[in-house]
Parts: sequence; C-alpha cells; structure tokens
Amino acid sequence: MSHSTGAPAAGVRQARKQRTRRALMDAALALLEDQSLGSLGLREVARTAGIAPTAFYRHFDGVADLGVALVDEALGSLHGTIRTTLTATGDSEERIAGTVELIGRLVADSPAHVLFLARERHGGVRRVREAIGGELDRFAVEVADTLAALPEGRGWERADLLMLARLYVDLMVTTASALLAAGPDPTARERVADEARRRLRLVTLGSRHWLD
Amino acid sequence: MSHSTGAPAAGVRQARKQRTRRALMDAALALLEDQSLGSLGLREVARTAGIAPTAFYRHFDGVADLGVALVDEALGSLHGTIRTTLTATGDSEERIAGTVELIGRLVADSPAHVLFLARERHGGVRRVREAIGGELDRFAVEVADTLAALPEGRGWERADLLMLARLYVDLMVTTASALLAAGPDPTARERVADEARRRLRLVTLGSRHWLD
DNA sequence: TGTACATCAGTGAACGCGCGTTCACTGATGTAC
DNA sequence: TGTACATCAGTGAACGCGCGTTCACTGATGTAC
Repeated sequence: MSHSTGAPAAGVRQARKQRTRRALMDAALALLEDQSLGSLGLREVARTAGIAPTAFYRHFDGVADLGVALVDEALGSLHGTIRTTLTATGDSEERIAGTVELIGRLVADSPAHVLFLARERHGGVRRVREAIGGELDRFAVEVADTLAALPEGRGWERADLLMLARLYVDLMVTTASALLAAGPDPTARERVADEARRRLRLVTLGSRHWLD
Repeated sequence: MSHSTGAPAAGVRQARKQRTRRALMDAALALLEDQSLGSLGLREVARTAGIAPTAFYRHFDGVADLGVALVDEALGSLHGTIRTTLTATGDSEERIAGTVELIGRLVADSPAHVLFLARERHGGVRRVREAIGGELDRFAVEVADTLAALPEGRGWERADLLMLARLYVDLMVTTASALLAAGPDPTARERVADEARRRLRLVTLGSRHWLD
C-alpha cells in the first residue's frame, strides 16, 4: 500500500519544517495572551510548541525574530481588505458600519494577532515596534491613496489626506484593542462598536467641512 | 556644632525611606526606557538604585506594585491641568494650540513617565494595565464634565460628550507617544505637533456640526 | 528500481548566569521615662 | 539632658530554578548515478 501511488516525493521535509514553524508561532501567540514579547522565553515557546529548545534556532534567530514574523503575518494580509470597504458603494453611514464590522470580524478571527499588535506597538522590543510602525505607516498611505481617489477627497492637500488616513488607522487600532478589552460579552462589545461608529461619524463630519 | 541647633528630631528615618523609594522608582523609569515592565527584574532595579535586592521588599511587594505606583505618579497630578487649558479664554484654534503645547511640555518634563504609560497601557502586566485604564477613564469623565460646562457643550447627550472626551484623551496619548518616538530633533517634533493640531482641528470641526 | 552519499530538522547533555525569595542579622533612629 | 529599650530600613549569604546558547549527535528525507 505504502509504495503504490506516485507520492509527492520531494517537499516532505519542507512541509514538516513549516508545521514546526507554525507550532512555534502559535505557541508564542498563546503565551503572549498574558505577557509581552520582551518577557517571552525561547524555552517557554519551544516547550509549548512541543519541540526541544535547540530546534527553535532552526526557524528563528531568537524571540524578537519570531515577533517580526508575527507582525508580517498579522498585518501583511490586511492591505487589500480595507480598500474594498472604503470604496464600497453606499452613503458614509453604511461605510462606517462596514468598517466597524470589518474590525469586529478581524478581532473575532484573529484575537491573538490583534492583541499582539496592540501590545507590541509601543512595546519594549525595538525591532518589532519598528516593524509594526512601518506596516501601519504603509497602511495609512494606502488609505490616503484610496481617499484621494474618492469624490470626498477632491481638493484635499496631501498632508491633510495623510493626517486623516492616519487618524482613521489609529481609530481602527484603538477600536480593535477596545473590542479585545471588552471581552466576549456581546453587550460590552456592542457598546464598543457603538462608540467606534460615533467616533467615525464625528471624524467624517469634520472631514466633510474641512474645505469650508 | 552637631548638637547646637534644635534639629528636626523625628522623621529622619522616614525621609531616608522616601529617598530610597524615589531611587527605586527612578531606577525603574530609567530601565523601562528600553524594556517593558513585564521583563523588568527586581534585582536589576535594586542594583540600579544602589540598594540590596532584599531592601526592595521594604517598599514594594514586587515589580508590578512599583508599576502601579508609577501610574499614580504619572497621571495623578495631571487632573487639574487640562481643565485649565480647556476652559482658557480664546477661540478654539488657541485652545488647540494650548493643548498641544501642554502635551509638549508634559513630554519634555517627564519623558520617562509618558513612555511608561504609552508602553504599559496595553502591556503585559494586568494590574498596571488596569490602573492606567482606570485613570484615563476618570480623566475622560473630567474632560466630559468640563466640556458640558462650556457653551460648545450645550444640548449634547451625555454619551456623545463622553465619546468626544475619550476621543480627545486618545488623541492626547497618541500625540504624547508620537512626540517621544520623534526623538529630540526639533523639526520632527514640530511635524508631530503640527499633525496633532490638524487632528484636533478636524475633530473640533466635526463636533461643531454634531448637532446639525 | 536500487544503492551510496549528502543534507538538515530535531535531540539531549552540558555550561554558566541572574533571577525571586527566605532568613537571621546590624545599627542607626525613635521613644519612654 | 541621659539612659535603656523598641523599631525598622537596609544587609549579605543562601536556596533552588529556569534561562539562552554551545555542541556533537541521530536518523529520516533528498539527490546523484
């Protein structure tokens, strides 16, 4: 039986390595639920992942390096998503609701990643802090570009568009973090979402009168 | 000479204890410049403060306890200050400038405290995180009360006032943190201050049309 | 297909080190008379 | 003011422990022929 079919042949080793790497990142995310990256131990992560401490080095230089990989994973896939939401048809109230829903889904789907980002954005590990800052900056630039292409962005100076985009990004990060802090209680979550929509409404209102 | 004047008599011991406590907190603040509270060691702090590790326990239960004391110190004195700025006479543009200046002064006067707050606000030590959250909440309530008493606050619902107050608090924290990240370069600092003023202008603009 | 050799992810022992916490102590400060 | 006792901030030795990193290794997977 075992030798009958044309097996995938190559890549078994590579696939196993990927699985171990995944296990290390998942273990780290779980442990980071109640501590910060700076206090996360290499042995602790390896133990949780079920491998020997020394095998850690086959995947990462150290814990900070793993942290940077987590940043890529958490924010790398996000870029396209927000553009879709912002350019969705409908009035601004609908787009606001869509944005808050998007954040809600993000937090529901990958709570550990979101917590990690909120915690390490100003955390004690420089390389990770800078990686997050860089990603969020690039993200803000994309939002600014999207806004520039919308009718609402007509006549805006670039600096103002960037300011608005960064404000939106900060609001989104704050909302995500507040949603996490609210815990699993639906009432508390709805309260956070409601406040987030009010904030977005206020900012949208301000931007509508920016050129007055 | 040494026995001539009526010396303070009592309180020498207490004064010395206070000085050691101060030294511990200063040592911690210095060490927290490039790490987070969760990875800060008791021995490390004691060593930097110049006392034996065991003496630490005469002042704090542990590093988390010291962290809570730092939160009180950093935010406890702040409450009165912002009310003065918000109720200052002048148009909104002047009050915006005053607020950003206030934050600038705060960051210039106690950079270590501000960095500590930004870092531990979402940090890995629950007690400290909750202490900061509680202080900022109380702070937002004060801002909301102040806004309610201003002519601009007429006719606002309480929930909206609180939303606006919390938004202002978040903007201030974000600005303080961005100022720190900008480093000592005056040009970079001015760029951050400029963006902060733009943000406040936008939010003020939105609030002016909130009741339309 | 079968064989011989190369690669390399994961192992386990070993190292020196700094950690948090305990304990009995010291000696200056405080207090009662 | 002087004396005798109490308080208590800070000391220093000692403990067991988990840490990050090194090293030579194993054995399954990959490759060349």
